[in-house]
Amino acid sequence: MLSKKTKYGLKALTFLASQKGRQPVQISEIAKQENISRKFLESILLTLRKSGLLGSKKGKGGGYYLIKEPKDIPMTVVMRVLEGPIAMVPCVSLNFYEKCSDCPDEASCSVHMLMLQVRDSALEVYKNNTLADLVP
Amino acid sequence: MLSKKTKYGLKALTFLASQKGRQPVQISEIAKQENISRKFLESILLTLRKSGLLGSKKGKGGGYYLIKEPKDIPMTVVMRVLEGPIAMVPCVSLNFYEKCSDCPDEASCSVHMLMLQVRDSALEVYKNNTLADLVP
DNA sequence: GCTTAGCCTATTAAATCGATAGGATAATAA
DNA sequence: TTATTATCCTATCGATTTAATAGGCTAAGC
Repeated sequence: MLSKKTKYGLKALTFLASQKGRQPVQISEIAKQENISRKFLESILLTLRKSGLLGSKKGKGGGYYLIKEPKDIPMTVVMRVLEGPIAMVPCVSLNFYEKCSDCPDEASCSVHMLMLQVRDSALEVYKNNTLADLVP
Repeated sequence: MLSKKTKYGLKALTFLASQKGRQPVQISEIAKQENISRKFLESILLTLRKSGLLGSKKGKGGGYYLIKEPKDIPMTVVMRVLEGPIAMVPCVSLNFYEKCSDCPDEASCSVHMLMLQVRDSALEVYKNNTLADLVP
């Protein structure tokens, strides 16, 4: 299940991408437009900024803005920042690999086999979409 | 992330599918072979039985067995029983649909749009695999 | 009628999630 | 310089979910 963090993060990013210029938009403005808790959204935007996707400006006229053009932001990046691994199981994760403590042999593990396919198919979708594709 | 319940369930089903005949196999036997907590596995097998995938036999010589042939068990069914919705968000779920409380319009929702693609790609994988395909 | 092995419900410890609180910091305007 | 504005940051909290365990009940077989 997609976390609310990811859901809200995607909505916020899409909202920013749909703005005319790249002027800063206040948290409250985004929260209001997208029906998101102001404080919760704040923490999400913070992680998006720390990950390098967003820039911010303090004080009057401040807010958050996209650093790159939406078409240059692949969903693989966004999803990994917000949701973490794309794989459903650490042993098939490209960026967050971890060996299973049970499971003596990955090559012959049915879960591994199936989840590899699922990861690849999800990856395919995320690779084929940039933030620009999410703007209606 | 895949729950341990699903992971263990998949391993147990694969183990049963790999058996020669369709003789009942004891919980303890499966638990031992697959490194799964005996009691936890018991509860998982119970839900698999209630869902109609497994049959069971009590008393001496008892255990669990597959009701159908592995090749006749699509992974869509297995995953929905064990993990629940295949969709990452209820508003794109075929079998567990639910409207989002936020989000005034699904058609123009970026999350909806993206997650529809992800669901379809996952569904494609699960449709193309039966339990038989998981046996090494 | 004893043993075996699944049936079933309840409970619990830990982790995660969604949300909130509140002061610190920096940028702008008066 | 000072007031205002809006982000920065850390800490906490309640609710839910997850993984696992406990323990008695029921039915099948010998």
